[in-house]
This record gives sequence, C-alpha cells and structure tokens, in this order.
Amino acid sequence: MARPKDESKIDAIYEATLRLVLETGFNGLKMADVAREAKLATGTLYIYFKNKEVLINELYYHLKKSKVTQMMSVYEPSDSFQVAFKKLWLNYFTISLNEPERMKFIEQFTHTSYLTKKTKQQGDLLLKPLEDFLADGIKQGVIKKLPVALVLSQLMGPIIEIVKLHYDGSLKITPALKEELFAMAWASIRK
Amino acid sequence: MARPKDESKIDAIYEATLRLVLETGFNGLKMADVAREAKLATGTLYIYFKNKEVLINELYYHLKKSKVTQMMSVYEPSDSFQVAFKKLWLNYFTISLNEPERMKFIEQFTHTSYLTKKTKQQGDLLLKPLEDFLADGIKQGVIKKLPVALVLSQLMGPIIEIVKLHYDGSLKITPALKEELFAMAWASIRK
DNA sequence: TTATTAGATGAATATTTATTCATTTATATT
DNA sequence: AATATAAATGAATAAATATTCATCTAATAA
Repeated sequence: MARPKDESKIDAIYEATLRLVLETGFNGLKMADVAREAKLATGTLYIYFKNKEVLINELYYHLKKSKVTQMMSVYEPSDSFQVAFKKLWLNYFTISLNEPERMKFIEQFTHTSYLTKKTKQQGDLLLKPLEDFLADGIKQGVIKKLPVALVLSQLMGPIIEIVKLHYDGSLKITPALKEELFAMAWASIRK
Repeated sequence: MARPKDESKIDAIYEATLRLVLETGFNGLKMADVAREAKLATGTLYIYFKNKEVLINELYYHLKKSKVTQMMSVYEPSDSFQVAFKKLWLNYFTISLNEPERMKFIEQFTHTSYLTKKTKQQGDLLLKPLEDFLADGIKQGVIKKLPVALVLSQLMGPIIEIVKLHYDGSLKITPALKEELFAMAWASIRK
C-alpha cells in the first residue's frame, strides 16, 4: 500500500552505467553522473542499488546473461556439431559487433577484483551450456582434445580483439570477411 | 652544479605503478600508494613525472617497447617465413606467460582514453617491424590475404585470453600444450 | 672548503565524490 | 476522500586524494 518501484528505472540506470563505465572504468565512474545520465536524483540510485559495487556486479551479471541467452538462442540440438557450431559462432560474432559496449564491459570486468566471487561464479555458470556443447564436440572427435576453457579462449580471443578494432573504427567487417574469420576459427580448433 | 636525478627511481616508480594499476585501474591508482611502494615521498614522484596521466603514458610506452623489443630479438631475416613465425610466436607466448603483468597493463590501456593520441601512435609504431613481417608472409602467399591488423588480432587474441587463464591459476601450460597452441595459431592464418 | 643549486620531503591545500537523510511527492488501500 | 507508506529528491556530510610548496638535504663545481 504505497508507491511502487518503477522497474524501468533499473534499465535506465544500467544503460547509463554501461556507457559511463566504458569511458572511465569502475573508479572513474561517478554516481552523480550515472544519476544525471539516467535522469534521476543521486539518492534514487541508492533505492535501486545498495552502492556502486553492487550496481557494477548486478550489471555485469545482467549483461552476461543477456548476451549468453541471445547467443544460445540459435542453438538447435538436432543440428550436427558443425552446423550448430557455425550458427553459434556467427551469431556470437554478429551480436558482439552490434553491441560492442556490452562485450567490452563484460570483458573489462571478468578478470578484475571489482567482481565478487559470487558474481564471477554465477557468470561462469551461464557458460555451462556452451561448455557442454564444446565438450561434446571433443567427445565426438570433431574438435581437438583440449581443456574446454582453452578452446573457449581460442575462440573468444580473436573476436574480442576484432570487435575492438571495429569499435575504434579501424576495420570494416564485410560479410565475406565474416565468413573468412569463421573459417579461421574453425581451422584452429578442428581435429 | 647540483644534486643529480637518481634514474633508478624511475624504475622503482614504474614497478610500483605497474603492480598497483593492475589492482585498481587508472582512477583507482593512488599517487601516495605509488610513492610508498617505490619508497619515495609523494612530492618526489612529481619531480620525475609531471602528473598521474603522464606517468601512465610513459609507463605504457616503456612496457610496450620492452615487450616488442624482447619479442623481435629472436627474429633472423635469413630464416624462412615459417621458421621465423614459429620462433616469434613461441617467444611472444613465453614472454607473455612469464610477465603477465606487463601484458595485462598494455592490454588494459590500449583501447582506452587514458592514453594520449601521441602515446597510442608511438605505441603502434613499435609494431611496424612485426606488421612488415606479416605483410611479407601475405605477399609470399604463405598466409591468408587479410588486413594485417586482423591477422594480428587473430594471433594476439587467444594469447591474451590464455595468459589471463594462466594468471588466474585456472590453467597450467605444459610444453606439449604450447606446441598445440602454436599449431592452432598457425592453422588459423595459413593459406 | 664553501657556495650554489636542484633533488627530496611530507604536511597542507584544494578538490572531488560516495553516501546519507530530512523533506517532499505519488500511489495504493481503506 | 483520507491515510499510510514507500519512492524520489538533492543538499549536506564525511571521506578520500591529486598536487603544491615551504623547508631541508646532498652533490657539484669553483
């Protein structure tokens, strides 16, 4: 029996934080700036997020979850490994190019101490379906027998770097180039 | 006719800054902490570096230069492309594993606004010999015909990710694994 | 040996910024 | 409508920190 929280504010805060964090990093992020950008009073921020650290951790999980969900949405278990792999890779690459901010944010925090152990764990958990998929490829003898984490690094690494180049404006990605990059990724992990 | 600067202090400052920046990022870096860690008074820092931004920019260039120099030191022009490529790749990978802090620092700042245009330019210039080497491989028809920046991303990307895994303690790199990773890198860019 | 000069010091200053809280406002229930 | 409750506000507070500067110290050169 009172005024309800306006859930749309959470999205506005997330959006503002994402944009500003990429400019400044965690410590450079000003709560007052987030508030202004999200069109709220600073005090209102603290109704939705206990403090700056919590805000970052929740945004991290939110972004990682939305990204992984979007990526896995094209997965069809009836596909062969190769077909599914290509769908997933192209989808992931396209998503990353289209939302480089989300990718950069996730990438920026994954290996830092701003994330709590719990957030890291929860984030890693999201990748489980993908890891299972790759583990199956190894079991089938279609891709190289290596630690799954390493296969993931081999696949993610170039994408991260290439998206950054693209983001900086120093590289234009054509459809043909995309195909070529997929071929390179596949060549590197296939048996 | 006066007391001379103690150049060894620069190294101490660099070392302290590197260690602390990896914990905290640029904005989290406290000049007072740098001074304490380098065993100087805070005021002394400002004798050697005009301010925090200059310190970071100079350290970035210093680290990138030392890394590239160390990498290129194994290059012998008389080697075939393949032989030279393997030497360079293995050397770069080993160096990165041995000095992950240096790698992480460079990687952390390369695509951010803390670096001045000038520092970025100077840093890019250091890679010229490597780019020439790769361009030659393309010309010889040994590796895929693609923008050199993209070939570099394809090669650096996995290394960066794998070094982070190793740094976090979640992956041990054996000599056999190193060979395997080289093979994957080569498979991805060979024609 | 002594004068000169620049390095070294660290407390003080000036600025920035996360978080709190007294007050106001809007909504849901009665 | 009236009331109760929680959201919203933004100025005030408290804490942190980059940089400066008056003072001291040590090395050079005459």
